[in-house]
Amino acid sequence: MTDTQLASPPYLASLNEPQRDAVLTTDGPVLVLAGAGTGKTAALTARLAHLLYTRRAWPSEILSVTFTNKAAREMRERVGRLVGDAVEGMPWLGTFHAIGAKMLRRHAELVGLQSNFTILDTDDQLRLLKQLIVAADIDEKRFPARSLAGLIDEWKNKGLTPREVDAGESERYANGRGGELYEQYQSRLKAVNACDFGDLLLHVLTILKSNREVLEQYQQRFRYIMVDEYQDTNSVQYLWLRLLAQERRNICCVGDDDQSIYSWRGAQVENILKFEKDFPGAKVIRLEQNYRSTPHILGAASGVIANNGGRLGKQLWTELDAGEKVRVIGVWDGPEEARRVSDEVEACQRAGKSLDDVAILVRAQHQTREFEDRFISVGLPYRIVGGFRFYERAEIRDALAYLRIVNQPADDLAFERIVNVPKRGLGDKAVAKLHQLARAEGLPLSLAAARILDSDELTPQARKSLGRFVGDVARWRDMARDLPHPELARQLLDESGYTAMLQAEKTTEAAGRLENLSELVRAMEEYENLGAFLEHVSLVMDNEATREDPKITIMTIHAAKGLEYDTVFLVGWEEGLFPSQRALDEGGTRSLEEERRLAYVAITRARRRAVIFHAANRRIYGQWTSSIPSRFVGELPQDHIDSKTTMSGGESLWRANWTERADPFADVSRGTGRGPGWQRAAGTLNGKPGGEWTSRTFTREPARVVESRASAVSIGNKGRGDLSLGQRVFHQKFGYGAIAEIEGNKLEIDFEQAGRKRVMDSFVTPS
DNA sequence: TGACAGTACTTTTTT
DNA sequence: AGTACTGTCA
Repeated sequence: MTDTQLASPPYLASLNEPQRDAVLTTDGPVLVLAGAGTGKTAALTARLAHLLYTRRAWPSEILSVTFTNKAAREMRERVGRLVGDAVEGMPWLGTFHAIGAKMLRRHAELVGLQSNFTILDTDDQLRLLKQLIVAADIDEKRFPARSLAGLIDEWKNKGLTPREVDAGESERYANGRGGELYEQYQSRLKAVNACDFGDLLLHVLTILKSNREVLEQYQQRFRYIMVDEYQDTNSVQYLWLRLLAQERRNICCVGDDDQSIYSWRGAQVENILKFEKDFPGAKVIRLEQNYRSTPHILGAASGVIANNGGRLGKQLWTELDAGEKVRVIGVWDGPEEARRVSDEVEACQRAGKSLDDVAILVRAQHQTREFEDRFISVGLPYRIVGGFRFYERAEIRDALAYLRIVNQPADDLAFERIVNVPKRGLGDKAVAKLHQLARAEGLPLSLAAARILDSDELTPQARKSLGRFVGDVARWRDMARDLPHPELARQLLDESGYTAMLQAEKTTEAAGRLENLSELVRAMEEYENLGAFLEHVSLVMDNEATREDPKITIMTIHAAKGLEYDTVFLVGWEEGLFPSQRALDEGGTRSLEEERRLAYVAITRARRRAVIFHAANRRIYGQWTSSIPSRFVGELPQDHIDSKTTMSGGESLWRANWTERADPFADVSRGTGRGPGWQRAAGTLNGKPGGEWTSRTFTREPARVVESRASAVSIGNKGRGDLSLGQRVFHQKFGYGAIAEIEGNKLEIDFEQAGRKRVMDSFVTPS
């Protein structure tokens, strides 16, 4: 029986011809080129429903990937509406990273991790890299950790493991030491049983490439694969998909080459451009009927994007009424721009529109300020999207670090983060000691901490304090076994003194932090266990703006992708700002075209009305600069726009400038004198060059590990071979002395100055 | 260890 | 201009 013979199922009813085609072409490779506002998600979800409805696959046999959590969530909801509970059984619907994490947890041991590995965020990543850089005796001012992080990320996005980074690539950091550091970084990650975001994909790729059975297992399982926003895929993602799809070749990718705006993050537009080559016989379906915007808006957007080369090409059309033309308004300066926009917003409001239907789109985050100021002074409610996300806040990360160290003792980064928060008198020196011991013995910090207590290495105060901390952690681990995890979190925050620390601050800010913490605890209730919660938080948790009263939205164009508003204000369309100076300086045509796609995305967010602003003067980095209208303004087709200027002299003032496509004024030069080093080493490690990081995994369960803390003789410690009774040794703090007793790796030493002390053998050198 | 002054920097951002 | 970070001082 063929599909057409089936009574038309409900999900097909509202689809147009090409959409239907996309839904019904279930087998073989399919590329759906979906222009902005053409009902891409509707088609995608209907296709999913169709696969289930016609019993072509079980929910667990469909892999469908998106980029953002928002997209995944929306997909899940919409599919749920079509197929009901079946969506519950879709374990493989999610973001690339979430699915990667899921796979990786199943096969962690194949890349030297345990399945309860921690997922590090950029902050942890940076701290770890700094330590390595300091240890490698590299000047962090000349070679900032940030650039290394960027490079490693880039390599991972390309699917390169440390061994695959060639000399040329390696050369890009610290005179060719990039590769070496990458390798060290990876082995450190393994040692602390952690991975970063890039690893979630790269490790899985490695596993699939080197384990035939695993690969075949997944190739068998995934009867159908669907990918959203295919134009945003990077190389690892591409390679990953290709491996999985190779066998059955039932892959359907949806995307729009004109909306590729993430190349700076490793996305390869080429992936979508070469789809037909990768999957011969692929069917290409174009969705060109736009349901969102008026003809004038589409015309304006199409006119701009037509200036790009190498497009797959689509012709958007709509059945909607013409509506009003796109307005282009030239103003004197930034403040006037903000004023005009707020006037217009008020006019919308008076006309009875909801502020939820209005958005201001900016190129760069700092542009939001001007509007914020203005809206505050006129009392218009607004919301700024972006900026800090929930789990990026310091207090949330601290709380998570506490939970992490309870969950996973090898998590050194978590340990370091909170060992002295709140202040316990365990400063740099104490932590440096810990590091030294941990490194010498190949132990995680939390275990080294337990060990060091048996010695006189630390000052009595520090020792007492650390002892309490270690005891606390051990107790929390015990509690973790039978206490519900939200309750555990509550107690932990209390007993650690974290709550008290914030309460003592008595600022509104601290109050907000406490608020955030209780929100965190509340959120925990929705998860089965601590592990599940931690995974969620590092992978999924975002700042879902809680829907309250209607507010006008201010955000970057990037953040607006995928969204739509009745009225959209596009501000700051000036050379140097949009397109950005950076895009003009470097990157040539490629980045200019990406800026143009950004313009295309921006315009197509509007349903009914788009207003573009450009100012003649703007303060940039504190400096007043005069600017000329963006070349994109000049690219707007005359038929679809209404231009005016609020300045005397009229727009002829500008026209002379911007009709010359070139940018004679583009060098409104502000020195970019970009030099290395604005971030310094904050390493807590007293860096000895060439210190080998011991790579080791810890398979013991959490509770056991720290309980060894009180024992007089630490378990299984072999002393070093090079020390003997009576030998003269040197200790950094206590000076010279003679060994009086040896007990495992602990020594009793009669120091010449300090008297008899108990020290760890890793702190002394034969003299 | 905390407050203060001097400095270097400044696109977009997910996971 | 604003900020994030570093170094310096008591």
